[in-house]
Amino acid sequence: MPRLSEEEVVERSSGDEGKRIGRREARKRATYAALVTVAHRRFHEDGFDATTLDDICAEVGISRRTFFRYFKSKEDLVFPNRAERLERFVQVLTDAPADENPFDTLRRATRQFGPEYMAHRAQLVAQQALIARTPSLRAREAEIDRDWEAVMARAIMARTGTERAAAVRARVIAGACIGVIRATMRHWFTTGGVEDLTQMGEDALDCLERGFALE
Amino acid sequence: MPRLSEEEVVERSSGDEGKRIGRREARKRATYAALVTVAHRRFHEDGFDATTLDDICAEVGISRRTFFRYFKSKEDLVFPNRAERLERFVQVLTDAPADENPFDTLRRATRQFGPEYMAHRAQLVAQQALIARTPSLRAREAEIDRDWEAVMARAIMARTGTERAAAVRARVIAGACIGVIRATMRHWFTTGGVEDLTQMGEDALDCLERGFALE
DNA sequence: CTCGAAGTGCCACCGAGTGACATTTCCTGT
DNA sequence: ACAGGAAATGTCACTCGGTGGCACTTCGAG
Repeated sequence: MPRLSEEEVVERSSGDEGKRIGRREARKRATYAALVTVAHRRFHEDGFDATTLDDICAEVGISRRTFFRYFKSKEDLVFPNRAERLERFVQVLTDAPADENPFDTLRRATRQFGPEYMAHRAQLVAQQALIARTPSLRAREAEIDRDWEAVMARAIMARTGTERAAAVRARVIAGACIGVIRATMRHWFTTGGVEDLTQMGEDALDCLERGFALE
Repeated sequence: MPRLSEEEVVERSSGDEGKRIGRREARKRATYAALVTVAHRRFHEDGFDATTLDDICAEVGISRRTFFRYFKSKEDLVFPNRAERLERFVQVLTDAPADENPFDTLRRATRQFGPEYMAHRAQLVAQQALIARTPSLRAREAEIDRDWEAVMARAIMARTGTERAAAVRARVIAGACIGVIRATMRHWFTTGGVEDLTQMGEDALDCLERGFALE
């Protein structure tokens, strides 16, 4: 018996460029989406810690054992597209011209991601409120920041080389960038996402590049 | 029966300015110290996750329930003096003259903490290796960084005011500072702690203040 | 239509962490 | 010195996230 409304299965072996989605794959995606949807609702209603995996699994209609074949941990429910977002960021970095300085590259990233965030501001603000009040989610977010910092440092080194001085400089720049970006986003979130995130991001990068010393 | 070699109890009501340590307090401190010592040894021998709280408690001679009256979590065993270190940092911040700029304040902090770190370099490098390979410890470390960033932002705001622009700037500067400090320390750790940490810290702060743009 | 594999459920288990309550241990006031 | 009481500890039972093993169902390919 189907646990959820089964969606139409794309006719198999029909279109040449069709996705060739069978029942199995469709069911998996439906389960994945249901997990994310149900979890987000209950997290926001009852809180992250107060919501049990058994609760979520019962509502979705799967066993807890099966849940862990979709997500490696409870926290991962809150950051579903983590890998994709990182991948897009890496793309921005690798697509950058070889002579572009790191701050300009990040400005381009800001102009790409900023508007997207502002478009989903309500959802993101709520999401961030949940993260901010849940220690284990803050920890997960920090881990994500570390990933971004690492790929950024690697990207800089790809241009400046990996000798001692250059490596230190690359890591320090990456740390500073992630630091100001995270601080900017936290401020944007806590003020309800009403300000211009793109502008704030570019301002922060300006400060980094030109120094905070200007009077 | 004593669980561990009981140390000499300071004669009660002896010296006027004696610490007035009774058996109870002495025993508590001995237990606390034993927990830290035993835990660190086993963490480094067997790894953090492979070491069970039951293992540690058995060796120290207490129940697991009692352990949680000394530490709020297993991770806290690795950061025993977290509160004290933060407190000292706050002191550096609050002791700063009202007209000192944030970077000079941090330079003073660097000159205070840097040499201490270099004095214990072997221990700290081993410690950091453990943290680096243990996700839950990395998470805890990130949380500590957040604390430092928060007190720094607050300290800056105490001087610049809390109006929108000043608040953003304070948070961004704090984020950048923690970012470069963390990056610097990670580099110092991964290179075995042989370089001059104080110098590297001051260099990083110079970059922040004057900007990374200099050719 | 059949065979194999992917997906799932069930069960037992582990380890971290908590609440309740009894028991021991030490400090303090007389 | 001794009694009363508070602090510290132990015991037990429990919750919840997470994992390993194995049987079973379901789907897809030939």
